[in-house]
Amino acid sequence: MFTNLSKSTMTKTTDIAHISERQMEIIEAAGKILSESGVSGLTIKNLAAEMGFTEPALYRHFKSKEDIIIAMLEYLAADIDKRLIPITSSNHTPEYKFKQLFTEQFRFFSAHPHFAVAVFSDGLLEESNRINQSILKIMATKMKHLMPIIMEGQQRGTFTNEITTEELIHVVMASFRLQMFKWRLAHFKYDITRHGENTIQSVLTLIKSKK
Amino acid sequence: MFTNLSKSTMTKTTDIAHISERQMEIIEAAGKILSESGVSGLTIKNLAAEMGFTEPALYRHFKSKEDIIIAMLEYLAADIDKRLIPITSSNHTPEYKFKQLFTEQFRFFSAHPHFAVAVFSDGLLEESNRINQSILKIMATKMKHLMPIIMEGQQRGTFTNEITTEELIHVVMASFRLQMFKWRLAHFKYDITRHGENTIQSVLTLIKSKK
DNA sequence: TCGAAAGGTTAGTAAACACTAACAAAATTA
DNA sequence: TAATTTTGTTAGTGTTTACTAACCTTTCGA
Repeated sequence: MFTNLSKSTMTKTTDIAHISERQMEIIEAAGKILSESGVSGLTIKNLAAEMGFTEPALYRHFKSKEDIIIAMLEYLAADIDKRLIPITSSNHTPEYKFKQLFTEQFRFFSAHPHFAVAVFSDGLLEESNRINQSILKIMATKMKHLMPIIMEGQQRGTFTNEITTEELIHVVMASFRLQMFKWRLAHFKYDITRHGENTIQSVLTLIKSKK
Repeated sequence: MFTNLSKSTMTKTTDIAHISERQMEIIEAAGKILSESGVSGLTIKNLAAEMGFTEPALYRHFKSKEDIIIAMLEYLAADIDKRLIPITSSNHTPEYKFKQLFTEQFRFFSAHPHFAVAVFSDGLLEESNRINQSILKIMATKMKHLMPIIMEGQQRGTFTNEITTEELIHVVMASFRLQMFKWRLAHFKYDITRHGENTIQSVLTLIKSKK
């Protein structure tokens, strides 16, 4: 046990920097509940049951329910960032990178459908301001990667210059979001990677420069 | 007092066909709460306070909270339909009708921002299956009006034929939804009709046929 | 005018919620 | 091995939730 010298002030929030194995298990259990029962199903009781132990045990690993959700969102944001960096920083054409960016995302959510509920559900949005910020951070992360691809495409004349970069991004992100929303409504029944590829192709056709 | 001959079986749901003045007041109060505090703020207690009377009084007008929400959504669906019919069935060009369709919607939500929370919040989605159906009904209503406009535009060669009608509709609806989502995130602070016009124009530019 | 229906009230229900205090066993470390 | 930290338990907290029973007053039609 070491003396708490730096950092100090004993922040009320759970430390997010390093997530323990148990914390990761809890985050995954929370995700499973989210995908099966939605935001309203994500209660401490259900979460403890999913983990196979009692409710107070959860509080050995997280200070509050809010902290569990935020840890999940922060992890998600970091993971998405990590996955998209190699794509964005590659040397391929904007069109290729564009396709890859979304293929990767669809693949990710296909493997972890519960995260789709977390990010695209504004049910979470109103829970607290901190959660709000975390969700916005995820959206910002995606934009961070999408923006340079779109801009480069416009400069090269691959993507249309008839509308601004912001407007292009809006349409692209919107199409992705609605796709995820529909998938969720269908309870993740169909293959999102297949449907996703289709949407990517359509959107790409639309935003390509008119000869 | 008349004998309950037809219809019968005393359905557990509140009659939706004719909404009383008081019921309409309650629906509006519910909308106000939704826009100010979101789905989680919509409690019987808050609703009663907003109406200026006690909680049990609400149950004189609706059987349950679920019924209040559904009445609100049904009213909204009917209202949207009523507003869009004259636009769809007019004799103008697809492009003009397209613009009008969305201008009308932005104008409507600008005047009733609470409904934006109701329709574009999947927080409501998981509350119950009946509510789910009502929200899907609203989406279907919009599609019902948008579809023929897009199709006519494609046949006339105004809108692109490079992607299918369904895909075009997806992109268009998605852009609208995201626009509303952003507006809500901003707590309805900016003028949605102005921003909306801009988005409409961008989307229109994108989906127009390449010469 | 009077009887009943409509629309409020006060007081209370059970259930679900996030969370805590106190204790016990297991794992780790000196 | 003995002390200590970690991680679980049982039992319970107060608050909030949608909703109800019983009663009272106003409105209104026969």
